[in-house]
Amino acid sequence: MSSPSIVWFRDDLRLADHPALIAAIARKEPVIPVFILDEESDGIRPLGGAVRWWLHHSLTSLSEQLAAKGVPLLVFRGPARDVMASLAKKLKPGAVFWNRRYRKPEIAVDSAIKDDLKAKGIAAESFSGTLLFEPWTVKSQAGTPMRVFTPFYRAATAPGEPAPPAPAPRSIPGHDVTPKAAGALSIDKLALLPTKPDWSGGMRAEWTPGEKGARKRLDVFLKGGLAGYKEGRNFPGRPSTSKLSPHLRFGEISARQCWHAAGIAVETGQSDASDSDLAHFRSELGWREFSYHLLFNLDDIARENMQKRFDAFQWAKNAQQLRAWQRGQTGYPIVDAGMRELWQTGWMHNRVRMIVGSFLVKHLMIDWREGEDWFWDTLVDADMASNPASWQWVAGTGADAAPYFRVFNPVLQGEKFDPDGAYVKRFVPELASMPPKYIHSPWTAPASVLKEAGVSLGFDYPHPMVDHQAARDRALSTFEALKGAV
DNA sequence: TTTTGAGTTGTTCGA
DNA sequence: GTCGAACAACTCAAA
Repeated sequence: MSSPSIVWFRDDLRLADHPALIAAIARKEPVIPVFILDEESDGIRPLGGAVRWWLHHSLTSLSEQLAAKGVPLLVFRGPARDVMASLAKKLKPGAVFWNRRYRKPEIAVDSAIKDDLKAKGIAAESFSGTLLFEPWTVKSQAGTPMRVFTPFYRAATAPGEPAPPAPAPRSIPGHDVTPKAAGALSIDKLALLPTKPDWSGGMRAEWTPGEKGARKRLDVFLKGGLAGYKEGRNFPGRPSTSKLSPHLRFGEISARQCWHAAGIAVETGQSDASDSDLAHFRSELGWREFSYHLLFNLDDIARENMQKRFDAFQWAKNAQQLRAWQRGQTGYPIVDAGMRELWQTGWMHNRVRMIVGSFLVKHLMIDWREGEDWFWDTLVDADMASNPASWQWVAGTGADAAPYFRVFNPVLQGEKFDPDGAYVKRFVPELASMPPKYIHSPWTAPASVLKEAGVSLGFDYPHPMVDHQAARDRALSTFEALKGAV
């Protein structure tokens, strides 16, 4: 009589470097891979639209990989604790393994399930599959969680390199459970894809969800983008960023794999990236770690200001301005290009995220949570750690945040980091014929230039919705009032 | 316990 | 056009 091992897949939709899967295989009993779409447990945040689209394709990819190895994926929907209780009854597993999550409500669900299983005599164990450094292992000398990135990163990396990734298993002990017998659903039944309307065309063109697509994206980056990464990553018109974020979000590739593959590419000369390029790429992984560190150690980083003095701050309520920002109709080309890139492709270049974030919070003085919500719904890489932590950073409400007087000037940022306007032209086609000199501030162009470019301001493309200087002054004087407040 | 040094990503102003 | 200073203290982390 066999006692199968359930591997509960969550944000780790891959076969390589998957500690829970490795542990299950080591038991030498049939392995039953399971996925549960849980949008009902206490405190669980429903997934955004773009992430649901990605999840559908990523699950499909994982399901095909597993089926090819003779271990079909079983898919369920509902509160994870109930689903797991029912599986324990039906499948009589000897063990249930998973890789950890780090947000409090998810931890509570996982702990309750662990207790349930152990009470039934079923082994339950969790592993480190998502992060380079488990959050509780990085502490100040006083034993407290770190709140500033640089000391955090120094302390995290001081003991040495993160653990090396494990290879994908050659084979997995098969199971003979039919989806029907287990009460499992087809992936289609999860209804993750958009229907009316189907807005996913731009995403299909841009992305290949799944472990294979993730590995390919990493290889392309290591061959091309890593050399010169330190500088190139600032220019949204260049293909210099890794674009690994959604793959990391779903764990189609692990941070350990990225960290080590980059090191190997440099050592072996596959990439002629400098030490500093490599260090910068790795420190971006470090920022992801830091966000998870904050997620783990603080209460609700998606809703609560890390700096409590912002709790009394009066954010502007302006649905019309919020909508103009969301739709890329602010009249500032670099902002609009970013918001439209997001809408079309489900992703936005990192520097442009800072520019549009600063614009929402400082120029419009709209609550950072509105921006976080919008990104949550539209980004394919939206996760529970990086998205809120980065919004709090740009808003100045974070523990280790940009100072209030740092207000990005959308014209200067455009001129500096998109000097030829290639990025703006790609996503704001109505400005495609504007000369570079005026493309980031079309309202300053002489009438003849506008006419030549076929742009009639207020008709083809909006006037700036706010004046930069006035908005900056307002932000500085308003935020200044918070000085010294607790 | 106290002191010291430092903190992702910027902008503006005046010399 | 270029360059350095001011913008504001405050908190964190380590010595």
